[in-house]
Amino acid sequence: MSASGGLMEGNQAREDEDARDSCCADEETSPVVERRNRSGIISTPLSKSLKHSRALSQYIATCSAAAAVANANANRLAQSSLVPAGIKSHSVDAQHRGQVGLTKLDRGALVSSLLDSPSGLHLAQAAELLRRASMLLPVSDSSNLGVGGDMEAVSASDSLGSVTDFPLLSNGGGVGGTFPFHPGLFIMTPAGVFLADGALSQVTGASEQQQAHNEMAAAASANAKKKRKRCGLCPPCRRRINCEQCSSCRNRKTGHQICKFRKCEELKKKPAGGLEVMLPTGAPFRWFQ
DNA sequence: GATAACGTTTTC
DNA sequence: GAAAACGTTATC
Ligand SMILES: [Zn+2]
Ligand SMILES: [Zn+2]
Repeated sequence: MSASGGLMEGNQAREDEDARDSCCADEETSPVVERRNRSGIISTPLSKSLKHSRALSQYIATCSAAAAVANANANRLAQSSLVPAGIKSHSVDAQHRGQVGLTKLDRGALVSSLLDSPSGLHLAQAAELLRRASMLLPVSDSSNLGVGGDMEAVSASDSLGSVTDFPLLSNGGGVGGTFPFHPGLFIMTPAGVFLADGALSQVTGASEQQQAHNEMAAAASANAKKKRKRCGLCPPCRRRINCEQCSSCRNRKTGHQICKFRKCEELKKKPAGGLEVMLPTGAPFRWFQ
């Protein structure tokens, strides 16, 4: 546990700091003193930024690498007039230069995001869950999961723990829940897990269904309680500069939100994330009603 | 305890 | 439905 410690939001930027410092030690040529917090995020003090928020062009000139990034930022700003809706990586090479390889936190965030999916359930975990489910139920042919050729079955990870990792399936452990769905009814794709047509009507009993729903709701809510972490890889995540102009920056005191240009793309998506179970209709399946 | 920022509720 | 405000968690 301690090995993967230090996963604070912002550590990522800390290591970049070295690379950046080497290229721009004299960044205080700017009249306004840059304030970098210990994470390396550049942001002026709230009061200062409120008094006279600098034009983006002003903190563009701080450093070559940062300048490149900020330049793209400025361009984008100019185009979108502070609406970060369409963030695209025009500045790939600029970011590449500013960021030599993955930093510690990038990797940490990546690993973290792999272990902790946005939905709280990892794909591998889901796969394992389904696999175990297939063990519990008499399945004629579970190898195919009942999908066509273009669907991709996800191999289960063997690094997962015992059945206790899946309280929903531990029929001997006291919980007593039984997985309510035939594993073949699940369609697993890289985009998410889908529930095959008629799956809901094949559940054995109403009370069991209710119980299973309760169990799932409990597990889901327990997982959903956890705060998601930024991916650390998307362009906004890689940005280290608070624009100080967006509403989140200006309103930091009460808003408690990260700069809109730094908001992780993954976190922008709704928490259900990649493991949303979909009904054939396309509507999301509700674990609890 | 300070700070950053995600999640939820409230407001518009 | 989007933005603001608030509550809360996570890290140092
Ligand atoms: Zn901002
Ligand atoms: Zn991200």
